[in-house]
Amino acid sequence: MTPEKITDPAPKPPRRSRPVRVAEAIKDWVVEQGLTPGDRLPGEAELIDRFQMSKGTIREAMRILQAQGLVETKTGPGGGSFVGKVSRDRAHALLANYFYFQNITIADIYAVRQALEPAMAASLAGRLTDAQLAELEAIMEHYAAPAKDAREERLQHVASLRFHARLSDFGENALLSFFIGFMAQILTDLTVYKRLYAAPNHDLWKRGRDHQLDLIAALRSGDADSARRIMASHMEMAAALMEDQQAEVLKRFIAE
Amino acid sequence: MTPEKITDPAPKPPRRSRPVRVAEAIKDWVVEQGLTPGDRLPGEAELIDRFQMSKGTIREAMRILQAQGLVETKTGPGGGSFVGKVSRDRAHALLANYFYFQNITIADIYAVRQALEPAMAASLAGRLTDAQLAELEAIMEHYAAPAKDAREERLQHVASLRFHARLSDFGENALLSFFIGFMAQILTDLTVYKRLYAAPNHDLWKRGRDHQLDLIAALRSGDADSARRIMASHMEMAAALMEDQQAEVLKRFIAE
DNA sequence: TAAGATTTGTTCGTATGTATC
DNA sequence: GGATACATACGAACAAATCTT
Repeated sequence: MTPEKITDPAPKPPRRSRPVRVAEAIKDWVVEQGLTPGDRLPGEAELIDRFQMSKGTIREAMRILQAQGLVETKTGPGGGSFVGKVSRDRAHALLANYFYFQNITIADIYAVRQALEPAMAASLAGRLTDAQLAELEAIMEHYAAPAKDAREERLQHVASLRFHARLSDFGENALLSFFIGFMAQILTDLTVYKRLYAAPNHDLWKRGRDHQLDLIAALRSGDADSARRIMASHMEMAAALMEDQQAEVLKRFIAE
Repeated sequence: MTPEKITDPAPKPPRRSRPVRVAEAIKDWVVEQGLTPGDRLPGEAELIDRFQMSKGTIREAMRILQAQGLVETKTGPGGGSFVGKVSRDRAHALLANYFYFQNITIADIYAVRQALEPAMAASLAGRLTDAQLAELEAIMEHYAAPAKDAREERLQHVASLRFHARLSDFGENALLSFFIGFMAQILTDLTVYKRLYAAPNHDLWKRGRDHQLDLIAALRSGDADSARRIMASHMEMAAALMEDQQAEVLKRFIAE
């Protein structure tokens, strides 16, 4: 006989601890005041006075905000707490913590890359400056010659991943750029820590590099369809290469 | 003449505070021990003893891990700290904090959706159970009839976003599912808080609903190409609809 | 229901470290 | 180098939550 459907049963009001509540209050206050990165927050003493809580509680609240990258603190005169822009690296790390408990395979990552990167390439055709194109070519210098051993192979692969992340930076879509950069970061970590990509392969090196050279040419000339097609081929090749690697799951925390 | 390029100059060793170092040590220890969600962590007293630091310092360290969703604590006998699986909601919130400082437009979101959702639909064709298809149809019941006012229009739009998020859950790619779910969450928040989608439009309602009906049919019959095409049309329509909305930027912290 | 045990949560006073002037 | 202003850290006591008996 309930007159309305229960949309939010809220079975338990979880009674958060004081530091958590203080942290939320400060967060809300920052938004309300429209503060931006670099702006000062009240000092410990004032917060103690304003919230009528002990120093320890206030400090725990600040730690919570610090851990989320929302505030930074400095000691000394002129020091204090400041609104902090959440860095991309920190966002990567926090998100990686989530995926630590999920079962992500390399195939999963490449399924997403195959969908995102061709679209990104197409959207950038004819929109890059000479300086940006030159930067991409500079990155490619790191694999101008085929790798001679496993270590060099890994370094080249990392550089190649940086090529993709950098390219996505040149667009104006911060969401797209973050997603692509996040995947590149995961693959980089796997390459470095898990010692993936051990075996140099001259044929694959050449085909991958040619792809990127063609891609730069298409981007420079403004040929969006070609850029999309080339990137799609590139991703397809990389994905196929990955199938040889075991379906390794992500199993590590990313350092803060 | 440098023999090797400097890859990690590390210009400043930033001397992290003690609680941060303790938090990192505990994190590393958890990984090292291979602990999984639900496993017990040492109690405050033992940590104080093991790290030889004060209670306050240990507590701040735990707050840092709590803020990242990595541990949960309970009071009372049998209480203590436990390894906590980072929830999707928390990951959403932490990531949203990052984008709070970026300039994300609705067009950006739709550019990514247009790339991801058709691929997701194609990958799921013929792979859904009857129960899953029924669940999608149940969601569609929320917009079986056209909306009569702005409020109802928003509720329908939220339900429609849930359709997409739920669909992505049915796949096995947790990365893809997270990205799609994250975007759906942002659009939901915008709809609810920013009062987007105010004007009911019978024509758009019908076209969107027909898309989803066709999509379900294609998913049921296992026609991947059709599923991809239909989802692409659906996204294209939604993106065009969005161009009428102002390029609203995300401006709020998501509640913890 | 009530009492006791256990564990985290909170406070306060004091002392130390660090960066600026 | 000394004074100042700020966060950082410690320790002991007390409060609150929750499980067991």
